[in-house]
Amino acid sequence: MAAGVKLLRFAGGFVCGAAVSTASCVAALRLHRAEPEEPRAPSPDTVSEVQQLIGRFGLPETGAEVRCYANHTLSYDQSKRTPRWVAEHLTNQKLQGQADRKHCRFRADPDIPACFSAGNDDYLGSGWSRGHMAPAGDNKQSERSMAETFYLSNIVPQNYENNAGFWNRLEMYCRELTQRFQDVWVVSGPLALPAEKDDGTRTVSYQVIGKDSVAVPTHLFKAVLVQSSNTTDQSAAPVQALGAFIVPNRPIGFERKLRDFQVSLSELEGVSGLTLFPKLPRGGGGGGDGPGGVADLCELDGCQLMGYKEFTLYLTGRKVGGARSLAKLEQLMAELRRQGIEPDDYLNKLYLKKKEQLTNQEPPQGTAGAG
DNA sequence: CGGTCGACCTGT
DNA sequence: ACAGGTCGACCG
Repeated sequence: MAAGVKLLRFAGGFVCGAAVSTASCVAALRLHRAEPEEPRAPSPDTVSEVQQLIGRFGLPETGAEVRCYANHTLSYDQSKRTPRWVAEHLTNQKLQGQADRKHCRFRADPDIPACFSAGNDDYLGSGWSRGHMAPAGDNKQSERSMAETFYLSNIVPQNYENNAGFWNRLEMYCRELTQRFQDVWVVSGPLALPAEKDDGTRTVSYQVIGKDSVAVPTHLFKAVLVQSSNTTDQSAAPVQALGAFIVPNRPIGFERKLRDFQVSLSELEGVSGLTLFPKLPRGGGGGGDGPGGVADLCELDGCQLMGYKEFTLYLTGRKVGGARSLAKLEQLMAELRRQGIEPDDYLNKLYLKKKEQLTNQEPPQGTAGAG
């Protein structure tokens, strides 16, 4: 909304960065907040003594530390058995490759303690699909990195239709951004948002599935940051744009636009409890909404997902590529036309190529042939 | 691209 | 006989 003039104020503003640990954040607060005469302030020695006593048997551990994989990074939620957030960096270069998800299998993350880990059996027959946060399709370049996205530490229970449809198209849009921007950063994760009851009270409620009680998110979020250096003037500051989205974990049809689900970065941060891209310069504007100097992704790039026709053509192309018989091949093309969609040049060429390939490997049958 | 499921093979 | 892993058919 606030697309007007943005003021940059550097004076004295400091961001309560999440780049620091909780402990040092508390320490920072103590430093900055002028605490009025604390009575009986304990001497440092006493503090240390007290702390040692409190921590005698160790302090609670959350298991939320940052975990690094070949091409994604995440923080895990041991209570929900899902990630809290998953971050990745995309470039056009990194999206090239032949890695194939057919060689991958969902499995428990070997680095997550078994007692806090989800298992495949939690998901199977639960009514929910296993939805990637860092998508497999972002890891064509490496079998290893693709295999790691199938660890259940990167997975949340997701509505089937949402996963294969709207969310899938959102992931495709993120990949498409690498054609127009040099660097793309994406942070994705699950949310359990409160719902308002009839009496006006708000309550957080979410289903859990399987023996491990994996939490089913009510919504999913994605924060997308893009950057390109100025092609005409290399010395100019790079152009940056950011979009934040909150998507309900249920079927979403083609009539809905991505922009319908866009929220401000600060709103997403508020509901998620995360500080996203904490090192990104923030605007000091009164609203405190949106980073200063960073454009709105949807105003800059449109945030247009594939439409029905385009998406169906794309899916048919993928299926044609994987067809194993001439009969199946023809059935795919017939189904496309039945839906009133004419194949484009790309699909026609793919079809002819596949037809030739299958004809050669599948000798003509039915006519006076050897069995 | 995103998924599930059942048939089938393997090892104990 | 049964658990577990692979593979191919299927759906949006």
